[in-house]
Amino acid sequence: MTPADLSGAVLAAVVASIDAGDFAGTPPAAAVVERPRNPEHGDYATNVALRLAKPAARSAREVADAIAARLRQHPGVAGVDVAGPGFLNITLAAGTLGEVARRVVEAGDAYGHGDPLAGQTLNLEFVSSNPTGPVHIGAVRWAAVGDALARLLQAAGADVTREYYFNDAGSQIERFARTLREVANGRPVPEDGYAGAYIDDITRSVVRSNPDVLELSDDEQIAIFQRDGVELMFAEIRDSLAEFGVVFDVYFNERELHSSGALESALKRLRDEGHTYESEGATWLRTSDFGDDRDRVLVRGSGDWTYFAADCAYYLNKRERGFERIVLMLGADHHGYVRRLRAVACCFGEDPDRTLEILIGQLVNLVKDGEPVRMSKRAGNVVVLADLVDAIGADAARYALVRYSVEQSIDLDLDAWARKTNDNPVYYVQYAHARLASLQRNAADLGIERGTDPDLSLLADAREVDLLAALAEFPRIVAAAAELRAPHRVAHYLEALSGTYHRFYDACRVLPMGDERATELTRARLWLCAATRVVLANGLALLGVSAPERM
RNA sequence: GCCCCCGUAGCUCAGGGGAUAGAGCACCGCCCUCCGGAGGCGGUGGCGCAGGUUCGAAUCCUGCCGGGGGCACCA
Repeated sequence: MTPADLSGAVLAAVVASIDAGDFAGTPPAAAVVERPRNPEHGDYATNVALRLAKPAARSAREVADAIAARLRQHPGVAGVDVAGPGFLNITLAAGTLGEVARRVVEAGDAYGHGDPLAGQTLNLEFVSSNPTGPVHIGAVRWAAVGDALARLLQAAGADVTREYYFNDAGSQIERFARTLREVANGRPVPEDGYAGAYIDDITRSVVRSNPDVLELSDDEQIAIFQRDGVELMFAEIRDSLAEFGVVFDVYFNERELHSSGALESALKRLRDEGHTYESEGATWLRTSDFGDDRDRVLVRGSGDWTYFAADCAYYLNKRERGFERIVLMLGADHHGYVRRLRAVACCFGEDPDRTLEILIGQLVNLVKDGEPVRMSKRAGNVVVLADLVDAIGADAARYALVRYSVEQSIDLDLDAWARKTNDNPVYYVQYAHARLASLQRNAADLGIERGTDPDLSLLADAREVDLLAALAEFPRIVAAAAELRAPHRVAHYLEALSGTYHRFYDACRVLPMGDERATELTRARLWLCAATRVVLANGLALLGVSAPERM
């Protein structure tokens, strides 16, 4: 019996009670059983009676008594107590949870995956860093979280596309190109230009592949620096993300919106719907009709499109590509976008609650030697993705960025995350996995196999039951993390699971000592260890962190 | 002024309306005859304040206080 089976049994007892007229009501869609904190409250507890009491106009304890009487008949259930305001505390027969180990091992890589979000087509856009510089630390948080979220949503059965919006049009690109040209000509970086060592590298590289570039006219130079500089920058961004383990399905060029006429057709549609107006020589979108605090310019007085106009066209483009749900991940400094983008969806006649989801992530500060690492884009000492990976490694970087709720602004202590000790959570989890891998090697050396027909009912020690119960929680953790867009829940689960495993391992000897022989219990425990390893590996995989065999 | 996020143990953070609010670190005291001590066991210690909704609130609502971020015909 697994917790899911137990949940089904509770529901069946509820239905039977209602059918028999014990109390009136309609059964819930599912009966949630949870592991109570306090072991005196049984192996599992449920609050169904508390929820059914009010509509039934009965006391919760009466309802609970009726359900308990039926649930006690269920095989595998050793006892049911009604406690507190009306909780049902369920004690399982010894060894019933052992079955979990088999299900986990047999499911393997697929364990934890399910289909609660099956049929949903999602477009996840994240990072979308401008090709005017390397990926900076703020965007790195989304690289880690966005990719983990994509993995989680896929594990929950959704159809996910990872997308990177590549701003290769607009004034920031011109400033970038002008910076390169000035530097190439030995002149200082313009007032509104870009600084940083990477500018020199890119400039040299462009000049190397275009030896005659400095002989051309200013405008021709700009064109070359823009084309090749952006190309090089883009390659660097893509490479550094790939090294971080983040690969996008679609790199979408803003330029495409301009060249395809998407901007014009989006504007036409907005105009036809009556949401635009002309004022002070510019074309505006009346976003304030839909909750924005002011209207927004689509076409400037100069006749140029705004970035916002491209946003509108891009939204439409994604919808036209068949995505039911558009998920955007933005830094807290862009939270002002939420209202205007929701308004855009409204202007197109859509319901943003259904089609658009904007996740806001708070800022990341780096701490080194107890001091905040100050960053300045102007001074060019911005900490970039590659620096972070160099400092603490890709695994620690990804784990550190994904371990905290995105609603929390975080201070990343580079020294702590570089440490290879147990105050570094990523090592704590990876160590547990490596220890299990080592155990399996040792078992193989001893010629012990876990076999195909273990007696898993032998797994009845309190530590074994704790571990089995923890393993059984994993699918629920994955589903919840996906639905709540909260990958950090997986990290916290893995840390707790590692602790539960270490406690089991400390209390329960797995391999035979000295010249003892392997027993049925040895084999059952090897199944439990194999299952634990599967869950640790699957959980780390969802976060994009490696599960090492040795450390 | 308006908007968003946060306020939980000395520190960093969990906690989808449920029972006695958890973890790691730090601190104190323990555990190595054998599976990885990167481990385990025990102890100290907390929901910013005030109302409200509820059988039940750290969680939902309102106000206040404190911290961070944002309010362009920039991107």
